[in-house]
Amino acid sequence: MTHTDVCSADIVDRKKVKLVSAALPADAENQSMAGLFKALGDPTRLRIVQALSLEELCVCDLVALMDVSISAISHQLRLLRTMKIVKNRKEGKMVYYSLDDEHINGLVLIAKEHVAEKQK
Amino acid sequence: MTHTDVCSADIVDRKKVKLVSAALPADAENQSMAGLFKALGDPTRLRIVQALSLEELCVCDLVALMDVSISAISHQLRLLRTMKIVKNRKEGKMVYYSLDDEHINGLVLIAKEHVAEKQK
DNA sequence: TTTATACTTGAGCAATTGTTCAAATGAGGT
DNA sequence: ACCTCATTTGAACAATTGCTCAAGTATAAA
Repeated sequence: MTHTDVCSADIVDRKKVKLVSAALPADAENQSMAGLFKALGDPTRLRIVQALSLEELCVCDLVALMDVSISAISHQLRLLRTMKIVKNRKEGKMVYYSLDDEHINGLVLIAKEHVAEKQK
Repeated sequence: MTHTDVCSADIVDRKKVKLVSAALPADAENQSMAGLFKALGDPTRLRIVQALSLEELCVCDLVALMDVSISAISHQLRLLRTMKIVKNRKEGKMVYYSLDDEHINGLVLIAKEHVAEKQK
């Protein structure tokens, strides 16, 4: 233990803590979920995701949409690919990206609502 | 422009790009949404949020649940508070935290589904 | 087989993040 | 008043991030 031990033992509501502890996901699952949120938690990537939720687009189109370098987009696309958020399809020289997941749209929609509501 | 100009102009599907561009949220909104996802994109914070989605808990209880220092939890709680994800209530020496938003649960649920599905 | 185009990749770097430590605040209890 | 306990805060630090630059594939056209 690094910190000065948890509060004086009998103030903490042990029963409550135990119940919650049992209900929480295992570390691996938690890590994965956090990974998904983190992937969406960058303005560039979130914009990419929203664009792809509307249309299948090539890297080139995405660059036109985003005002960052081709390289930067490509790096971000790779991350989104490994997170299984987007998928790609090759056609000649070009690579077309699209969403790989119906869930993502739901996430974006709820986030939009939250933001709209809380800024007031 | 820092990069070598966008692809050869007539290959990009200009109509598609224009439509998508118009449909994408303004920068400020995008930034806020990304902020929300980023807040949930850390294992410690995500665990806090999930715990609070089940029970109102004091900082002390959260520490017992999380295996990081009291200080770390407090720092993270502050971040979650400024993002309007959690709210707090003082009672004597103790501070009780709970979720400040119905949306958050929805986000966590969808993320859980995504992870469960994609790991297969 | 050159040349051009669309994209990817690795290295390097500044900026941001999450943590700990130490000190501060604030509310009760003695 | 003093002490203790629950929590907050600021500074410092290593680790991670997102970008750019330069060099690398890969496909297609000349």
